[in-house]
Amino acid sequence: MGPRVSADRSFDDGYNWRKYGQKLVKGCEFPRSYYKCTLPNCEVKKIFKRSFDGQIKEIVKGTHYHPKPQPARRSSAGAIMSNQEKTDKVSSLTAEEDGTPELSAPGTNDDIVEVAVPQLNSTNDEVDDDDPFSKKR
DNA sequence: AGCCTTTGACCAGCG
DNA sequence: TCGCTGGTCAAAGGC
Repeated sequence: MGPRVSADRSFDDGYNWRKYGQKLVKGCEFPRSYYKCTLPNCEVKKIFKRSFDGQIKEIVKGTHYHPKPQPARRSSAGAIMSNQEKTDKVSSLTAEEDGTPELSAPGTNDDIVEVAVPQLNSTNDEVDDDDPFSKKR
């Protein structure tokens, strides 16, 4: 295992996240983790919830209005420099959000994005019907 | 030296 | 009005 990489940046989507809290909520036997974007102009918050069966749900509140930072952070000489993400991508993102709020959910506000991360559990059999929320995507 | 991680306590909102 | 839950901030320690 990595010296500093494990449950922290396991879901590193290219941005830098800083954990600012952890709380054990009722209903979940696992604690909830709160992450915040470390970018100066980004206050996007991310909440990691652990569902039953060990399914991880990533709730992202907010949107990144700038390109992803370079992986030049302290790490094992990453220097991948996969400059595939250009500012153009950002435009696309903003356009996407500005395009269609859809979601007829009355309680839906702002731009909360819920992403269910299916883990490679041993019982890799119910990756689809394993969703207790049955929310139409 | 700087940044990140972890735990506890406090505060706010809702029922 | 009180109680409970969720969420956030702060401080200390470690790498």
